[in-house]
Amino acid sequence: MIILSKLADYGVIVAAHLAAHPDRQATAAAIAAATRLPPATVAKLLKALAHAGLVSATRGAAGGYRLGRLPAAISVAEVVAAIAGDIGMTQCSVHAEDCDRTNYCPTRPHWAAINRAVGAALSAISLDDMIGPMAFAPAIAAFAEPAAADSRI
Amino acid sequence: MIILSKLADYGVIVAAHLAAHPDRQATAAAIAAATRLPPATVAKLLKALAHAGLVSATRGAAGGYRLGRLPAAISVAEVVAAIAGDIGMTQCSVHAEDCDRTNYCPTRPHWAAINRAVGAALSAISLDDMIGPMAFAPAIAAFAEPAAADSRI
DNA sequence: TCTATAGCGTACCAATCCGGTCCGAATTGG
DNA sequence: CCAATTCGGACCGGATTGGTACGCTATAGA
Repeated sequence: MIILSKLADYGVIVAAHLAAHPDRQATAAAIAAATRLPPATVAKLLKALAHAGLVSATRGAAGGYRLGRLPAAISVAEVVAAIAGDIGMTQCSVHAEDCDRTNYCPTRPHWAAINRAVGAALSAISLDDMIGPMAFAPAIAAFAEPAAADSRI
Repeated sequence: MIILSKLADYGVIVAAHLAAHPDRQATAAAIAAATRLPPATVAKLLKALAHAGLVSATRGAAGGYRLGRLPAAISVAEVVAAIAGDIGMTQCSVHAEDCDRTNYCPTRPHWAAINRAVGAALSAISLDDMIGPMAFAPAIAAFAEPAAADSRI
């Protein structure tokens, strides 16, 4: 199973690229060239990010995109949410209303807890963290080591 | 964004149901009735779980399914992987070979770390945990609280 | 003022995946 | 040995997603 959709993945790459060059204003085409992603798709992603207020766009000649905030102030969770919608492990985590088994399903509350954990993890990682060397929010690092456990991740 | 596919979600519900009645042998139809899930879908899920060796099936009259191991020895990660394939945040986490930008993409190694974290979390949760009251592997609990952060999870 | 540039919005096509159905194989009980 | 039951595998339609194209609007510079 792939957790992030391709689009969300690309979105983070694009946002990270902008974060790496906070001074410059970049056009969609330039970003596409730099990241080797399809130009049309990059344009679409930037629209979504602009819609969410994460990047600001200026139109016209010499226009382009730039980050709306400092790279350290934008979390990966926000970027993903801007493109793929709200984050939730299960259907009922996001749209609880169209789950008709909330009453007797014993797994619900547990999923909710897992949701919070994953969400907190993604929220704790900023774009700054994504472009630098491995120096995460301690949370992730601490979380990653203990249970190597089974299952091929 | 919904992280688990509906199928994977249902799979965990089915597995949890089996875990709740480890003594009995249950037919696909019986499980479907108990969980209020579509019978055809439950049958399909059980096939996948059987294929992965998580449940053992006996055919013929008086046949049915039963867990292959003790509920405490089966992790949620395994159930999900059996149905939805290997777990990975991004495409390249699972199929690194068809990502042609491994060299210059700065986000790769970070995703790998996040992968390990999420994978470890799901691997630390057993079916036993999913059917009982909230008493998780400490990891999750500790991980869930610190950063309430932003973003609607 | 005119033209080139660049983002904005929408609509559209293609591919994949999800969810479900159907029929065949195995096993048990009479 | 037959028939009922239950799993096993192949197949199919529909929905969601990924990706593209086109017309419109806004800005900068000649």
